[in-house]
Formats: sequence, C-alpha cells, structure tokens
Amino acid sequence: MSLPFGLLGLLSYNDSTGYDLTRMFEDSLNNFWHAQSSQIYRELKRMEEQGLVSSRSIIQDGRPNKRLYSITGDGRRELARWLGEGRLEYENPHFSMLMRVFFGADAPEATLALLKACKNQCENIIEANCAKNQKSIESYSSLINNGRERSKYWAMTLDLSIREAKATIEWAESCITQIEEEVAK
Amino acid sequence: MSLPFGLLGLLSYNDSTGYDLTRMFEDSLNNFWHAQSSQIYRELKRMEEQGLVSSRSIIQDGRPNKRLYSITGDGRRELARWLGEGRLEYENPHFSMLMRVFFGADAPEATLALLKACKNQCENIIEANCAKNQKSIESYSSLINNGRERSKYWAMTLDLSIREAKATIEWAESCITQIEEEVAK
DNA sequence: GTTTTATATTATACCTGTATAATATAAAGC
DNA sequence: GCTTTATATTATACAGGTATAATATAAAAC
Repeated sequence: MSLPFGLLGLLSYNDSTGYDLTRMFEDSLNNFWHAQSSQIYRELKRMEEQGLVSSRSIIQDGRPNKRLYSITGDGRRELARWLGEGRLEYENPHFSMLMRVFFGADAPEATLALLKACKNQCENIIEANCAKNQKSIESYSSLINNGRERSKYWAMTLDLSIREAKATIEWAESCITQIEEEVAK
Repeated sequence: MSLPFGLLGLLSYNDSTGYDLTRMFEDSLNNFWHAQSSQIYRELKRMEEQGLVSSRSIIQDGRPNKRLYSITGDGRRELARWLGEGRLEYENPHFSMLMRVFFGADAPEATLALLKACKNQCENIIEANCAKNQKSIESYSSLINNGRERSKYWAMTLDLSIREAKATIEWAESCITQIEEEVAK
C-alpha cells in the first residue's frame, strides 16, 4: 500500500497538518493516487504509533486547533528504504468502463454514449487537470528543497496521465467507428 | 461496483459454477477487472439473496458436489438496465508505481530500475497475455450465442489494454532517457 | 445581512478486496 | 509409486477505501 509513503514523501518536504496533506494530495498525487481526508487522518495516527511521524498540537485562536505532523528519523529512513527498493508492484486492474464495453453487444447505442463520454472525459483530463498541475509544479518547484530537480519527476507522472488519456481517446474513436458501422447496417 | 455485473454477464451466456466463473474471469475480464474466487463465491451468495441468480446443487461422484448458478429473469432485467444506462463511472486512481516515480529524485538509480521493469512488464502484457486472449476470443466466439458479434466487444477491451501498454512503454523510455542524462552529468 | 467557502479534526460504520486454511478425490505427469 | 494439477466450495479475518455526520468559526462572496 502506497498511501503512507505518499504522506512520508510530502512530510519530508514540510511539516503539515492532515488538512494540508489532503490538499497537497489533491494538487499533486491525485492523478495516480486518490486518498480521502478520512483515510489520511487515520493513516497519520497509525504512522505515529509506528514512530514514522510525530505530532504536536497547535492552539489557534478562532479556528479549530490543529495537529502538525513531522517526519521522524525512522520515517526518513523508511522512505529512503522504500524508494531504494525500485520495486514494481503488481496492481490489480479495476476499470469498470471496460466491463460495460465487454458486454456491450446487446446495447450498442448505450455503448456509443459511454465511449463518447469516455473520450470527452479524457479530453477534459488533458486540458483542465493538466493545466492546473503544470501550475502546481511551478509553484511547488520554487517552494521546496531541490525543487527544480524534484519537479522533473512530478512532471513525469503527469506525462503518463496525458499519454494514457491520449491513447484512450484514440481507442474510443476507433471503437465508435466500428460500432457506428455495425449499427448502420 | 462492477463485479456482480461481470457475473451476471457471464451467467447470461451459460449456467456456471463459482469455479467456472473464476476461470472465465481469468480468461477474459481479468485484463480490466481482477476478482479472486473467494470474492466471486461471496458475491454469488449475495446475488442469490437478491434474486438475481438461482442455484441448484449437483451431486457428483468422486468429485466434490457443485452448485450450479443460473441467471433469473430479474437478473437479466438488471443486466439490461445496467447496460442500457451507458454510464461512465468515475474510477479512483491507484497506481503505486507513479508514487515511487513522484518521489524518485532522491533515488535515480532505483527509479531507472523501476522504469525498466515497468517497460518489461508492459512488453510481456502485449506479447503473452494478448496472444492468450486472442485465442480465448476465438474459442469463445464459437461457443456462445451470437458469439461473432459479442467477440468484437471483447476484442475492443483487449485493444485498450494493448494501447495503454504501448503508451506506457513509450513513456518509460522517455523517462529513462531523461534520468540517464541527468545521472551522467 | 445571509450564505458559502475555508479551516481543521474526530468518529463510526460499511463495503470491497485480499489472504489463507480446511476438505476431498480423480487424473495426469514424472 | 509419488507428486502435482484440476476440480469445487466453505469459512474466517483483516486491510484498505468510501461515506457521512458532527463540531466550530472566520473570512469572503453575494
């Protein structure tokens, strides 16, 4: 499971609250790993029990108090160990759109609508999401330690999302053509 | 969740046992949806409670008895309803390889190894897995009702897996080049 | 003025996915 | 002859992901 390493990684840049981490996730890692705030808070507690992070409570005026998390020495070592592994994990596929396509022969019109929606969504991903991320990368690279170097790796993850979206668009177009020909008969 | 629809879809072709369904999943849907047998047996029970499938016990000699599942009228209607929706579900991304790449700046050599393994795995997917599936498609299209038409949709799902694998290979190559240039400095 | 948004966390329950062990026997491979 | 593979299901526990509600206030938007 990668969530704790995502949190350790972000905490290695800056001390953060659960709330900060939730937003940082949304701005950066979200393209390839989604985590809800409830999951992040739960994981931070677990990691504190394991000594990977420590926290202190900060009393605020007017706003709810916050709990600021820091990565510990053990946490940094664990992050470095995980990174150093260079291991490719097997990921079980879960892509429910293809379940619909697989059984789509009995509902060609609905499948066409699905494929068009899919194409559309991929176009949105490329346009909106990636523009947003490009911007995040810029602000990020100036804010953190060794940001220029690190941001190149961030950009690589973005690049795969874009390439996948492009491949999916081409695929959807080819399916749409096939089904339309079939329906026309 | 798509698992019950995968099971309903397969049961709409043929009555099957949990064991049959597990193998059919591995041969076909597995490219985009992985399900373990323990999950399939559990889901079948749930679906029977909901009246989507029915089952009868078949007493066998020498082998353990088996429970043969059939899709009910309600099950067929539910499958048709789901197919007719033509709805694109949002899928939360979980791709842990990219988590390692994201934080990879501190371990460029390990990241190179990771990317090479990734490229390799994609090549294997294209070669081995897809040859296997092409074969499955052929045998499948002759066995089931309206198989020639249905198998086209199966092939579409395979096509996306191949396109994604190709895009990922190209991506990995471009990342490898970038990092090697960096390391050489 | 009132509503919405942002800040910040805790609690809880459920659903899905994973892992594994137990059971039993025939057929195929070595 | 012995081991592995295939057949077939049940039981159980845990880990991870989702969903949502409760709480509280300042600042911004309308």
